[in-house]
Amino acid sequence: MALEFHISPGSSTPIYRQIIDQVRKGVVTGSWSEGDQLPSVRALAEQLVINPNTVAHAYAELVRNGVAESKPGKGLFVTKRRQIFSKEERLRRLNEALDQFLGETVFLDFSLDEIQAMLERKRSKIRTISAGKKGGAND
Amino acid sequence: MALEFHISPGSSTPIYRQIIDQVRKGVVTGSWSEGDQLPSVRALAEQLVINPNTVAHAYAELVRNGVAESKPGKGLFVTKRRQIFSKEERLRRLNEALDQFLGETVFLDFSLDEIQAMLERKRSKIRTISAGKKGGAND
Amino acid sequence: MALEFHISPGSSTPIYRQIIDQVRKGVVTGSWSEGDQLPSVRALAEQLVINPNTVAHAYAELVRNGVAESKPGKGLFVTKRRQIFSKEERLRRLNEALDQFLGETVFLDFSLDEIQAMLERKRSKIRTISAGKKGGAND
Amino acid sequence: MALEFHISPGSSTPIYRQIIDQVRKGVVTGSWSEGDQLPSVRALAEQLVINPNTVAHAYAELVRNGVAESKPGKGLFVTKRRQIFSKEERLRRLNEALDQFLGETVFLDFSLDEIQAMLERKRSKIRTISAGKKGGAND
DNA sequence: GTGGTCTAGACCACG
DNA sequence: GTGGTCTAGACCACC
Repeated sequence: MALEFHISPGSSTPIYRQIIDQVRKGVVTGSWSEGDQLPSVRALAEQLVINPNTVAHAYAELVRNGVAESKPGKGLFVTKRRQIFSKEERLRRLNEALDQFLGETVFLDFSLDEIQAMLERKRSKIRTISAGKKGGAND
Repeated sequence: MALEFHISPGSSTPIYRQIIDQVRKGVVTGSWSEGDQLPSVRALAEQLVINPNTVAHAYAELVRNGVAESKPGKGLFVTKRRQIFSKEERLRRLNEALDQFLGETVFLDFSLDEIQAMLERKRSKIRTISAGKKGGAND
Repeated sequence: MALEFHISPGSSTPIYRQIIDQVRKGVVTGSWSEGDQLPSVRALAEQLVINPNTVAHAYAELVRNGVAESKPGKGLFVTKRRQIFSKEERLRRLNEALDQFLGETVFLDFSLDEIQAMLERKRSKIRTISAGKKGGAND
Repeated sequence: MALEFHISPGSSTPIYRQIIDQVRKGVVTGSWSEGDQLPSVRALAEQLVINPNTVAHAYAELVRNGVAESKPGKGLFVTKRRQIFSKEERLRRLNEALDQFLGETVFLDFSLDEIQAMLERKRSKIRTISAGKKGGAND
């Protein structure tokens, strides 16, 4: 299972919060399963090009909240999860997110092509990161 | 031009923002044209069963953003469409909206193709009318 | 950076607008720089002896206009200066402001030279710092 | 002297303001001279097909500003301009108008030259109108 | 503690 | 009747 992360460093929501939210969501949706190992603090920090402290901060809270647990000397692992989203639920959420996205951007006068190009570019970055390459994860 | 307003009071997006988005969408798609009068603050508040101040809040932002214009004592009217934001700002906003969208959907495990197909379908429903003088986005 | 706020409650310009203008002026003149924290909503409201909502109203518009940014739970901070408006929009606003100014002063019988001299004197006091990347106005 | 009024009921500037501005402009440009009588409230309201209250409102402000004066039982007459405000009062008003103007435009990133050029252009239009009269009241 | 949103109700300016 | 502003007080999310 590819562990995909996407953060926006420029956002007003703290980076560590973005990490937490994505891990939580990944667990809830079944993208990540019980027992899956999270990337190491240093690895993830390197991938996202952020401070390891930020990752550590996020991981600490995940442990505090019981989403993950630390096996000393081995790493961080996802704890028993509660529920997974059905196909319908996932579609509903995608639909909702798209509606919100369009609502915020229609008046910006971008063409569908421009938007799709930008979306593709961003997605390709995510793929690059989750493919495990170490060199090319630049922004 | 009577146009239906719909709000979801339980949504995470504030009510006043939902109103704004609907008006902007209506303007972009041509449901509302220059000179059309928006429903009065009190009327819309009554219709949506919300506080008039919430509607006023939304209307004030529409005026600030150049979407509508107030004729004192008469009401709010849709203005001639124009793009008030610089190219840079528009790109920044698109970028931000895309980041948020991705943050909320990466964990849903949809492929780029699936998302783009859905995006295309939604866009085709709202035939976008550009604000640019020559049919293109201006700055 | 402590910066004094002054409002005239009796003025025709709304209080929240006076706050906005003072912050913007402070940013333009360099009294406030990127990253500086604005006084809290409640603190400023107490200082000016006005309702916190009025301050919140002003702050919300500063955020919408990209002058400040909210860090959840921490406060409001001045953002990196940028020009969000298109050249067209900025000209439109300048034109509007000039019309209003002339409407209020033509009957005062000042010569163009007198007015320009006074304008120059005032401008020189607030050494304007451009938001443009290359020192000029951008769009 | 034909006292012609033109108002645009559809404009976003209030009708009473349009009336005030036209009288002021008329006085400044010499279209109206000291001692000229303004149309009665009821006559003007009838002519413009607007509410008499609106005209009364405008006239009241003209009197407050010293542009016109009421001779009870006779009507409203254009005052002698020069004796309206003291030098100090005129300076105070100019100062205030300039402050408001700068507050609204500093963040637009226009240079002093650009502003002064635009100001000059606008003023020259006024001069063109008032030319041919007994010269030199302004500029 | 911070800001963000919403409700309730008031007063003003304008027509 | 219209919108614009302000006050008062409430609840929320986030830190």
